[in-house]
Amino acid sequence: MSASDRSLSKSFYISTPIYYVNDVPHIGHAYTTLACDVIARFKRLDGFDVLFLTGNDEHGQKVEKSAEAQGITPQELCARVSGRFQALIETMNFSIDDFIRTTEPRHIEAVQAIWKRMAEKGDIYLDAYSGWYSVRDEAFYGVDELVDGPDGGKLAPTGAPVEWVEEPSYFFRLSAYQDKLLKLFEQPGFILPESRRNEVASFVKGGLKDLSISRTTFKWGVPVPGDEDHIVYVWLDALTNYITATGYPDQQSELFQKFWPADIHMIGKDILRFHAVYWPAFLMSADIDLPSRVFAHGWWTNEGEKISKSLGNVIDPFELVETYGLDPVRYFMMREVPFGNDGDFSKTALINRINADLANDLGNLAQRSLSMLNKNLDGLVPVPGALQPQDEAILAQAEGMLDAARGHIDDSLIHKALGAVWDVVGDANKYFAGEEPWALKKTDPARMGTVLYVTAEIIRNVALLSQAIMPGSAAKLLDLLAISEAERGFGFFGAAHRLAPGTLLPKPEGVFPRYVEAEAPS
RNA sequence: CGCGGGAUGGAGCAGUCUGGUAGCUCGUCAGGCUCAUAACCUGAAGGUCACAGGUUCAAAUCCUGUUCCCGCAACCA
Repeated sequence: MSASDRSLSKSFYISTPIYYVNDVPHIGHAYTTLACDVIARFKRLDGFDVLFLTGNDEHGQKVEKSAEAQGITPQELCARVSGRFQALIETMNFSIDDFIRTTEPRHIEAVQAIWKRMAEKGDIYLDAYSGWYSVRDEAFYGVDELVDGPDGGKLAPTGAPVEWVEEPSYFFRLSAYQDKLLKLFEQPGFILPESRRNEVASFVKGGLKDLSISRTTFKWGVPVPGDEDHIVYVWLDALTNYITATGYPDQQSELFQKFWPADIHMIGKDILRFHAVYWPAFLMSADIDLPSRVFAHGWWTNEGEKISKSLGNVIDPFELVETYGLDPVRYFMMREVPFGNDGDFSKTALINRINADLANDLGNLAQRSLSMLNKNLDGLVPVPGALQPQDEAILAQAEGMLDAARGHIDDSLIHKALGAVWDVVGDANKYFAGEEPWALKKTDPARMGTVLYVTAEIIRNVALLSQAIMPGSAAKLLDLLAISEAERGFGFFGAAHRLAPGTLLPKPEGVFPRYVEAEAPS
């Protein structure tokens, strides 16, 4: 299928990484998936058929060992942890279309199929993998990293003893793809943010070695086709999930035809190399189309401190939602930090955002205008009079939001899309204060009605766009405007679908409460 | 000399490519309003734009050097 056919069909495929089950869900997982959710919702509202995929990576030596340590099978461990990730999806209101687990038969079939294709291409060969290995660290070290031990032996930088190990391993001819990869990186927007592209390109320019893609030291994984002593390297296994979900190896399937290649692989900056180097090389080898974009977002710190288990400052997304509410947390994470940058998660900043942007600006704008409408016009949407230049100006600004937001979303600049919306919210408050409808109530009730109409219409458009970021709260706003479920897509945005005069609106209720910190027990 | 990014009022950022009165959000202070969620609106204070030199009529912006911070350098979102 050509690119133009794809755009006609308006399909959109976005993925999160599959999260490794040797961990419990934390803010990082929530953040990556949230970014995808916002984009996926935006695209659906904008008329696209969307495939939004997430899941779990369940194979690998660490999983096997953890399970053993806990006296359960790897399957049991995976089921348990995967359940937590699926609970996070519920809690965060993520609109996923599919949840993949690498232990599923469909995935194992896909991994073995892509392996065979790569092997047929002549890109896989058997050799020996060797190096200084520390059993304690579960890691290989370069000879230049080692230090001399007291008894003449070698030690890892961590102080752990190392031994020279050699095991047979299949290798992928990654080195053969260096030039093709560098050419790929020239494609605008393939790696975002831009600064990351430079990093990856300079890494590739430094020379690529062939990649070991099988292991014989453990069993918990996908067996190599034709040589079951070998287990497929976890990253080849994991990355393949993106095509598994589109029905691979059946490239004629409806899903594959419709959604592959993916529009965005959303990832954290730590796993950029696997997605921007290994994955495209694997796909090139297997003659499969390449994804359009890999976006590597930044990391959170907690009150300025790096987050780590040893520091004990891990942020639990379940607790966050419990404390501050789902939509405020969603808004904060997407708005506070330029998407792609690192950001700091501070309680003060969070409360500030919630109260300033949501409660004071948007929530209060809705409340002050809809209350007047309710009290003075019996809750009926008024018939607007002739629009004044300032009415036209603010409406034009509001009705320009969609194009602006669309552009920013297509550039994966989620914070800018939100910024465009909140600019309008701010100006709408200025407009409202400037027109003083409470004064017009006595001097010119018809004009008051017009001002309230214009304000309500702005709120309608803001609420339509806000559905992508805060689905629950936006729905409440639209309920307050008596907008039916059928009229909430972006097709109803703008001047052609303005509020119908005469519509009865319900009594307004606050949608975004201020967050007031509980009195600290003294 | 490994490669790259950055240093702008109390905090976080934009502006640097295409030199020409230093801008935004939050915070602080004062005033206004009273429709509204102690909200909203207006105004003010606060910066020798890391440091040193150079080019220029003019430099946050271009050039050189210095200091400091950060990312990447084969497996933690």
